[in-house]
Amino acid sequence: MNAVERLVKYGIKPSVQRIAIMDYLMTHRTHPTADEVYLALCDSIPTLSKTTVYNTLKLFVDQQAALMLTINDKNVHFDGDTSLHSHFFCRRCGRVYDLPYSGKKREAKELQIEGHAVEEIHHYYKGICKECSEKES
Amino acid sequence: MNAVERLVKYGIKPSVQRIAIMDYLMTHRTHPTADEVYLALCDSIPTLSKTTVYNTLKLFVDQQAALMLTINDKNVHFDGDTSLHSHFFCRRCGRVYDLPYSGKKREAKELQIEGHAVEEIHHYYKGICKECSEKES
DNA sequence: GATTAAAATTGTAATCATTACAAATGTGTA
DNA sequence: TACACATTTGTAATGATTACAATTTTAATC
Repeated sequence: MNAVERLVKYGIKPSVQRIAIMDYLMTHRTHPTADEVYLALCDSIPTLSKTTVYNTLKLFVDQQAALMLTINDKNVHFDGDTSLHSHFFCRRCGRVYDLPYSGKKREAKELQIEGHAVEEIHHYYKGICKECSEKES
Repeated sequence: MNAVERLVKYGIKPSVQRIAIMDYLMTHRTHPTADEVYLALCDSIPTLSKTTVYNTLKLFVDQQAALMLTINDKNVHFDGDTSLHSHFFCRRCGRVYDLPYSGKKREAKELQIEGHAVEEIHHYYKGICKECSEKES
């Protein structure tokens, strides 16, 4: 599935900017921040505004075409992969890694927990990533 | 265990401000923001500075005497309960609820995952809480 | 193709949680 | 008391994000 198809699938009208941002999310599995998306695209779309990037990413999240990761208190990360999975956040380099989901599958499927209506499930680890650990020694 | 004992346990020298903030965290299981802690205490400690609240909460987190919850992109919440448990964040009222931990116990105990050194585990749900759901109907 | 209303994008100026920093105060010890 | 160090305070930045109004684009209709 390409970026346009994915936009349409989630009820988002494609535009040059939206296609570029969705394509970036789909081809870069780095969980970028809004700023990183902007910096990556502003060369190929010179008129691109940072506001558009913020608005567009918010639109994707609202339409459930992307996930907003509040894994870091400094800035928000975005994930084009909306399937259920876990993350690892390295507090040294700031990178976000994908991991298979490590919650219980049963709970993952429940829409209610103790009477609360569940819309999203987030599971992540924090620490020092493999690469940073190895660099140290 | 009272606030002073808990501070000492985590290697934090007690002071009027630190005791008050730790006591607030221990007696109010509401996962307050720094601002909420400040507002709650500035009457009883009129000289209290917001900077002190931020610094002190950061100190608690660094010493692992409290948890920093980045469950919400607007502001950070703090939790005086550092035992392994999950949270539910209501996107309507902004409240944070405690839930029993719903990850796998085995993974919870592992210090390494795919080569990454794990220091913290976070698991939370987002949605509409029971109270807000009932208010609607 | 021209017209036009709605949707999307843009740039600039706020907002506001958080942090930096330097001055002031408090604490413990000789 | 005097001194060194830790803690607290107030003010001024910082910086990610948002508000908003102006501009541009899109798509439908004539």
